[in-house]
Amino acid sequence: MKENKEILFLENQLCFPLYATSRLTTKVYGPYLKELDLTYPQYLVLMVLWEEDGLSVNRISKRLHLETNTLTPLLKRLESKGLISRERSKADERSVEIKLQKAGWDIQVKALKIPAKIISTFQGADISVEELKQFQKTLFRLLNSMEAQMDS
Amino acid sequence: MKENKEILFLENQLCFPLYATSRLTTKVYGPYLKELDLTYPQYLVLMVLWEEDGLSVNRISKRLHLETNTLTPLLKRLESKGLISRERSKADERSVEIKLQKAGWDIQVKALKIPAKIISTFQGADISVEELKQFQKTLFRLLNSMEAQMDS
DNA sequence: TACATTTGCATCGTGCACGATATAATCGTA
DNA sequence: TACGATTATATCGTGCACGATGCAAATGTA
Repeated sequence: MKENKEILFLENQLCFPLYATSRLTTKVYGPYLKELDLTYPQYLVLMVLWEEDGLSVNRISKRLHLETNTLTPLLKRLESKGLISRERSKADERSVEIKLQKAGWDIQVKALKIPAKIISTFQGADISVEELKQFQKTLFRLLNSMEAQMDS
Repeated sequence: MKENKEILFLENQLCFPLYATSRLTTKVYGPYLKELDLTYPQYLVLMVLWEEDGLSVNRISKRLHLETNTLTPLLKRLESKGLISRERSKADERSVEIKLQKAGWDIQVKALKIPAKIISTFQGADISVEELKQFQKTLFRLLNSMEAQMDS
């Protein structure tokens, strides 16, 4: 019973800080992304494409855990900015292939400079690389666990 | 230089999973909160009020790190559901005091049963209480560090 | 007491985020 | 080869989330 309360306490102190920390990190990215006229989700989509170009909407959706109804308008905005192209696959007319345009590749150079600037935000926290590694490990475990839960 | 790359790598693997995990946890709450006709942010506001009733919009804003322009419409929805009341402070006409109504207190009994259900989601991850505690500790450190950064 | 500044809340516009639903293309199978 | 089920994307409606801005009450100061 005492064990239970302990877990309950942890749970209460876990979901909210996750939510708050996530929003704050996006906020920290804000000014740097604004210079590139990008939002954080748009930046994530580009990161995925820089890693592997020509993905379908569905593949991007799986990678970022975002629904297609979130991605469709976001991708249209990236298209209107001239960063990507959206084209129906010839092999499967249902599928839409997303391809980086020249402007989309060009922006990568500037975008790659952002992480170094973000790091300074974490430096004040006095957190060692080792601690962050363990944190990341647990974070991915939670993420994987929940993914599995959602799929079932 | 090698050290730098390591940190860069960590950074890339930190912000995105935070963002994804946060959204997934909210999703896990979804069905339970739907039974109470609440959203996750609305649930958070009620949690704050259950801890301390009669707070101003500003105090709730500080507590949840949400801007007042996010809270105002959210609080109006809670008001229209009859869960809270919004009233201008007599001491300071600028301030709006948020007070729980009977229905707002009544819902607490049901809401307190949710955490136990959420825990089952984490159980599959094979994560010890000790690991979660350390995770929480780092999470709060990151959160505090960024708060301090934002204020300055 | 005047009045510039600050504070607390609200309005507006944009962009996620997602559940519910629609639609067309493809697949599986009788 | 029909045709029901599945798949990929898109549309619609609601609710955050926040930057920019507005406004009235309160505060500080000459």
